[in-house]
Amino acid sequence: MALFDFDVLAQDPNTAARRGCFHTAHGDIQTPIFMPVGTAATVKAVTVPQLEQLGAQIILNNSYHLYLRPGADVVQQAGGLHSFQNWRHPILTDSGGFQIFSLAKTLKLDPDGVDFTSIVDGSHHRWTPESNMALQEALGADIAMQLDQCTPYPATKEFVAKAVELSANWAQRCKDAHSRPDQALFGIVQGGVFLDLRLESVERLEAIGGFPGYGIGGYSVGEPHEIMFETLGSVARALPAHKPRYLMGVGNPSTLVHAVAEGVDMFDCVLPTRTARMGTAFSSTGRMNLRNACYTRDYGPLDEQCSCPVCQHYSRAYIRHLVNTKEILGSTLLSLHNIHYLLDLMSRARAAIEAGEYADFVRRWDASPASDDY
RNA sequence: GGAAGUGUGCCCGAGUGGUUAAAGGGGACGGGCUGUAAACCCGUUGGCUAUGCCUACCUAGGUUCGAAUCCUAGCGCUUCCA
Repeated sequence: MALFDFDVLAQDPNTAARRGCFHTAHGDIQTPIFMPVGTAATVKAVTVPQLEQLGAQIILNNSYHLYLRPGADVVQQAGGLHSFQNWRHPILTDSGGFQIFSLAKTLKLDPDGVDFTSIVDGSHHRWTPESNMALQEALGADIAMQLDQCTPYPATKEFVAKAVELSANWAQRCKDAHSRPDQALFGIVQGGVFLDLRLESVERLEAIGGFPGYGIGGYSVGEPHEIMFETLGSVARALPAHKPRYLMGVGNPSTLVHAVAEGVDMFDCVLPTRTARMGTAFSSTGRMNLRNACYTRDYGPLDEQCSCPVCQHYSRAYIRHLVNTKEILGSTLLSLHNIHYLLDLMSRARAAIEAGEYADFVRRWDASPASDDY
């Protein structure tokens, strides 16, 4: 088990789901896995010991936001992201490719790089694939993502084709520039909803010698989920079987369950933590908006079937009160619960794959009230 | 006892003759959130037999084509003077 090896420990007989283990310098990642997002070197409203108690294996940080504040030098001088935020387990940094999509109004893209003005103070900056690799190496995560262009939906095929071309070129340049041996660099598949572009994107990444893992980007950007599943399975199957596949930005419970069946291994999403801060809880009976008046005197736990620390000690009525009065503890408790929900969902998925019963797992999921949340 | 001021929808509060069922907040209620510019954003918030009608800006009268807005009286509250 060498660094960055991906061991496929079990392959489900009836679906493309597989149970894997990815080796990093800060420990192994058991897949399928959900990775909580901690954009600014913090999973918002949650402490590291709390994350560890939940059993989080790996978290995400964001290069763009950390570059702006506090700056890579501050993180580097602290000894890298692990010691800076006191998270001694694996970390993945996103390149900032998503910000090329989400902050498009403040960014200007060209074949060589991207110009942008800081959302913090308006100052001017320029990134290239090379500078982005230097940035991510300075931050020191276990997994770095290539700089890419995430396309929106809807988008014309011409536009997406250009993004595929750009992302492929940048994949090459990132790979050439990347040198840190204890950090894995993942390439990213783009291509929007167009299967031929998706497959071309995969080929381009393979043509330059491949990567220790692959992001599948440009999904969950507004398209109906059925549209994503029309191509997701083909994209996953086109990728090397012995490398982890990371569906970027997806955190809807039902989507996770089905994407695992298509052979996806890793997920990240702000959904559990953002919706938590806004008052929404995932549960075995579907999403629950704790602001709703019906929970005012509901003294039961968020989810009867949940084993998380929050459900052991706090009631819906209490959490509704916290949310309603904008007490910060409400954000914390709901974040803990929602993270636990997805971690536990993936844990059960891993067990089902090991047992060779993932198809049945999906069937049971689809029949459950929790699956209503598409 | 005298003087001045004030009374607006669940609450605070704008409005001092006509596009006012009444600005703006707050609260309440509901919706959204997918590689985080998000402890955020959006909507609803008098009633109804609903492309219209009724009731509404303390109460009762009055002026006016028209009043939450002007006048008179009453009631309540606030401040100041005795």
